[in-house]
Amino acid sequence: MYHVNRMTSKLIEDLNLQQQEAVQLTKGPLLIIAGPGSGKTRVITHRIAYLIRVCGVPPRNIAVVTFTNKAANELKERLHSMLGQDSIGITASTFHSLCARILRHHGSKIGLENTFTIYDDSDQITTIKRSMKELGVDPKHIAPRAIQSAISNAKSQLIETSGFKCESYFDEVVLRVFHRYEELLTLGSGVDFDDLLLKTYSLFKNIPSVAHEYQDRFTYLMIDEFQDTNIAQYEISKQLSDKHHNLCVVGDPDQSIYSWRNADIRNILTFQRDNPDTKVISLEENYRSTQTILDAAQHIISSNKKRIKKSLWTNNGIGYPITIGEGYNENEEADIVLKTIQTLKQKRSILTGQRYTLNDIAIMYRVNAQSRALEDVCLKYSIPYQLIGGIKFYQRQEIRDIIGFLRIVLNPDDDAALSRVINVPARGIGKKTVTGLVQLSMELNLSMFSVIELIDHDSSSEIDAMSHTIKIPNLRSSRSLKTFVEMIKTIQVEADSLNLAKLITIILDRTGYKTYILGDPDRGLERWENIQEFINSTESYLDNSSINTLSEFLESIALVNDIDNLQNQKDTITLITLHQAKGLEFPIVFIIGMEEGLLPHARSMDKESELEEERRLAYVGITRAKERLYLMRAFRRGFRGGSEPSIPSRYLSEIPDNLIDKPSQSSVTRFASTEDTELFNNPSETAGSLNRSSKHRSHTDKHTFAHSVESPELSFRTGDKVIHNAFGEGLVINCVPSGGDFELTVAFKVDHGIKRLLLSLAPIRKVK
DNA sequence: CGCAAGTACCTTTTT
DNA sequence: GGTACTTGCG
Repeated sequence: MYHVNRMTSKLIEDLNLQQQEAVQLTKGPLLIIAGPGSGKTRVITHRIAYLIRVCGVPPRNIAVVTFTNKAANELKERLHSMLGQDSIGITASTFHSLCARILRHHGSKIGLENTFTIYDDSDQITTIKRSMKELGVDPKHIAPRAIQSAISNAKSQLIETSGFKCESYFDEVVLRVFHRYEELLTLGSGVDFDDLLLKTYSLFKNIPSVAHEYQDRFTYLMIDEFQDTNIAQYEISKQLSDKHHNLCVVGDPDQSIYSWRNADIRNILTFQRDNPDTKVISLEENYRSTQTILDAAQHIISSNKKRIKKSLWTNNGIGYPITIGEGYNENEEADIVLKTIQTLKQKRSILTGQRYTLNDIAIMYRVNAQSRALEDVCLKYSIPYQLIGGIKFYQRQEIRDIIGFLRIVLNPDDDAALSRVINVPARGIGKKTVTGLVQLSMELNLSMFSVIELIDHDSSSEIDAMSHTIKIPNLRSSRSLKTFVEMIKTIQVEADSLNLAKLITIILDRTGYKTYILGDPDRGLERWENIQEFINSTESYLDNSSINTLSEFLESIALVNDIDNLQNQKDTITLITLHQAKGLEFPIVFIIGMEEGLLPHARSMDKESELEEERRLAYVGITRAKERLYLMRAFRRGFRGGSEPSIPSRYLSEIPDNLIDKPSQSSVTRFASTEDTELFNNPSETAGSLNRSSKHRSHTDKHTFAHSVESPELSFRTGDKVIHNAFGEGLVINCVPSGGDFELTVAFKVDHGIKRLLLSLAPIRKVK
């Protein structure tokens, strides 16, 4: 008993009261509302430690489901350092990985091959396009993406074709495509992301013995980021906890940012309704951010009308004011960010007293495309960066091709993969042949691979007889097809006794892919290096050389995002989308593109609910910052090649003045009056948010932020109108000290663009 | 059939 | 600005 108490107190001594309660309430349904920076992960790890060390629960009976694999891995690491050997056996994974594993074991009971292929986003689109083509649905009339999203929406609510309700013409089209899409998936033993959940749900529902097995396996279940779960995930957690009812869900409605992926925030309410004995604990002390940052975040989020009020507080100091920065366009914006980073490198953290490192810094943005300007400038300033997301490694053509071959080796019926690589490199199987093949496969209800096999041993005339309307590939094409199938079969036979690296090497060789890649004089070498890197990534699968390894490997590729593989080793800044930043924290955060149309995004401006989700996204971004926060915007932003004026985000005006350090007065107005009268076409935001004076500036911190330089000896300031002897009229958009001199950045009218000038040398004078 | 050049549409966010 | 798909020629 003494031992237990001592263990207990050791585990919870450094937790606050709410956290302690959350750790110790192990039985029955528990809802933890965890504000940003409230020590949520600590609660989860300590709770698990408590279950194991104090309650004596065997590790293998505990499961935590997280939102990303990265979160799962971090959790595992932390548990390992806390519990050592005792952490082995704990399940920590995403819903999708967990379901994939369950289906590999038991999928056959609901008619799923255990070699099933997971179709990623682009495979889905390919398959949907194919379905549409077969059904004569014009992709110009109805976007494949729209259909995909409708299907996904249905599936994530556990609605299959049979239960799909049509309320419009569009729905009817969707349903027809949905039917064919499902047939094609079944034919190719493929499952999409939603199927992983849906099929696990039906497995549990239809085969109770399997459900019982997992109910007794995971007697304690925790779900993280519960606000971002969808109906299917909710129902699966219900199924899993239906026997022991020890289900703990952790989330924060204010950080719900995935409704577009069918996450349903109502799950939190449903959870309480379904489990009337739910205990609710709120974690409201923030350990992460300064008072200023937390205040700003709270002011923004409190503009949301549909919201359960909660008030976070912190014992942390006031810290620095939030800096609002403005650039002329996205390049200027990026330039200012990087310049600021260079000065920040000399500064010290409030918390640790240490110099900041690049790892302390993140630049966040709404859309991936925004990273481009940043990357350019990082290169220019030689600042190493880590780009999270964006063009993912596995999305590269050459990598996808090899994955395609691997998928066919594992599952030859995988039509999506087959179509991709059947003629790569060119082997005489052109568009016409493939079309014929697809038609045959439709007619015979066989996978493309099986059809080729048929052509192969029957003479082609027999198939002709079976389906005389179909044009049989000519002899030359048949030979090419046959050769291809034989090649795959040979590789398949060998695959069983090879490790992955060897298998890939053989594929590269036999398929002629190596020659094909290296034959490209422009990008050949680069692509070959990517392939080498890909081969290296199979290293951890070396020891086990069976076909199961291949299946595991492909699964991890399909489910594991790039973000999961990145290491924090090198000293680099982080470029990341706001969505991906969820759950992370950095001492210094820049959020760029604080503009109407970007944050909130133009596509989210029609509906109030979407504007509120965008606001939550801003909230998530801001609450990532521990010490310093910079909110950036540009006056003009590149858009599909061109460039358009933009106005400040409405969310900026929701931050009280006294928390903000602003760029010098009314630069926007001047900018607007000289160049972009269109800025005033939208009257609501401009005046309110940017022209407010900085009179409430209460912080004493000396900022070196480019736009905030206000030295008395400086005769030019941001926003000043100038005349240059050669370039004519322009506007000062930046002014920084530079070796006893000042460097002005001036935007001149149309022909001359942005110029950097040294004050002492430039033939320049102020106007008015 | 293969390749080069041209066009339409585009991405908001990701397991 | 870039890609994915189409067209047209050799």
